[in-house]
Amino acid sequence: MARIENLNLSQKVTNELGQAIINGQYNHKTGLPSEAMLCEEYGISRTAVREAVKMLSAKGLISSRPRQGIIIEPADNWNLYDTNVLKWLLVSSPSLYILKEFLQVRLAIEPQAAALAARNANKSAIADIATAVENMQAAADSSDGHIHEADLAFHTAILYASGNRFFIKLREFICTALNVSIQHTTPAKGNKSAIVEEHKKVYQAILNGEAERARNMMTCMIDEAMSFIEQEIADSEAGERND
Amino acid sequence: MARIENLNLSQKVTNELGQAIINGQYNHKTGLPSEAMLCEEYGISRTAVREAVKMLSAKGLISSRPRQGIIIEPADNWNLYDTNVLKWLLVSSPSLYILKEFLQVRLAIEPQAAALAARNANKSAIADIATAVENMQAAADSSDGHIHEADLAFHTAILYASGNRFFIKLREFICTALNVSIQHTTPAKGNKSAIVEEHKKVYQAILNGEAERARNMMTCMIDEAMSFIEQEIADSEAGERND
DNA sequence: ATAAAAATATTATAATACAAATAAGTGAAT
DNA sequence: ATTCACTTATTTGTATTATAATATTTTTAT
Repeated sequence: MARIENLNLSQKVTNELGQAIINGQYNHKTGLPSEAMLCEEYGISRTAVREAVKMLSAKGLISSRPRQGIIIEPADNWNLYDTNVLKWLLVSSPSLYILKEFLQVRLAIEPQAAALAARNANKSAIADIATAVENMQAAADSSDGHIHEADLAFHTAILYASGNRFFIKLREFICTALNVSIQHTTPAKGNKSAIVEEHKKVYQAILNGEAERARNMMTCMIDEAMSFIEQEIADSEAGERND
Repeated sequence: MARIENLNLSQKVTNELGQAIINGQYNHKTGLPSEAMLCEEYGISRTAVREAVKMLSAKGLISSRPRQGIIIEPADNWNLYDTNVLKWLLVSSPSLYILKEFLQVRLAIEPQAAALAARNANKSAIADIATAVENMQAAADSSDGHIHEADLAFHTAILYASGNRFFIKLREFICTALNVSIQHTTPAKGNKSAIVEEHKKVYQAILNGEAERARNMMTCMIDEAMSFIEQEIADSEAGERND
């Protein structure tokens, strides 16, 4: 949806309502105000309101029927793999727990993608992975290195190299997960080159067509992040008990 | 979106256009006809057309800007995890290859979900898995048994038992995959009880809290389906060469 | 030939009107 | 008193028209 300023009216309303719904401001019992009331509330035409309603229902957040009004769908029906829905969810509850759930998904997907990449990847896809690794190395070597960007590119490139459309489609999801986790796992500077080494191992395995090794290396990498998060969760829970 | 007959006008148009886009009837170069032309084409008001356009753009298929018209987004941006998009994709290209891609995702997700279920599942979630297994058994014992439904319930219950929202959300995806695969893998009747046994093993592992075993059993089950599909693909490719 | 200005096509937003669906209330028949 | 049919009111669904905003194309002026 691009930058917020560039959004048109119905998109802005979609954002606000979507956020409010996921915040729990409106729930299954209350439903949403009627179209007429939303018009008043936002001071806009029914056209704009309806278009927002349609977009939200396309994302599984709501549904609407005559005389019944606008209903909030149960959370199970929300399209969590929609970028916007994901953002709204993260803004609402930016907790360590959701980060753990993210990592569980990554732990399922990425090793499998790496294995597929080792078996199927064409040269151009492998070249993209190589480039990402090189950029990571360069960032690690320079003092002002922002390794993050290249890291994202690395994981994205592997999803592409898997050749599986459903994996490829998860790139936004993975990127979101990485962007959130970066806030929690700012690693000590000394670690940087160790991180690059790990990524290189995955790359090497893919290059050599060693599917199982690629899978294992990737599992290892993500599992480290997981153990880091679990430690943080343990710490924060211990802290809460001391309040 | 419920039954087709129950859909309102804008939803029907959404379906038709979505299907057409994914069919490749409109591509990135051509774009979509202007709103005005779509009105004529379908003989409906601009209101309805615009609402359809909004829903499709919410699913990542298109975007629209003044004077520029309606643009088809590159396929990478389509929300493949949206139920409708998935349906449109399957109708367009119901091939063995997509079934294989489905299975690759299941092979990533479900073993992980089973492992999590073994660690985290509460009693009610485990009871749901047990019920599903019992129903499978009953269906296998009776001659007119339709085991399929209970099979779906089993896999869904495990996703729920994982406690991970992102896994739970994949239930539609998994169900779709299973529904498609059932058309290809109608098993010999003698196999039924063997299949139930495999499912029971997964259940037992979860019940006992044996995460690794649950993961392995699930991997095994899905991998069997995969080998079946790969065989079919090999056969069909051999057949094509003989034409 | 280039830059500025005007015309043009298309979506964006608003306002209004009526149709369709459905939940809730009303009243009659049993 | 209960049930059934009927009426009513409310809310979304669809259509129409008008105007604004935006970006492309054409024209005009220098």
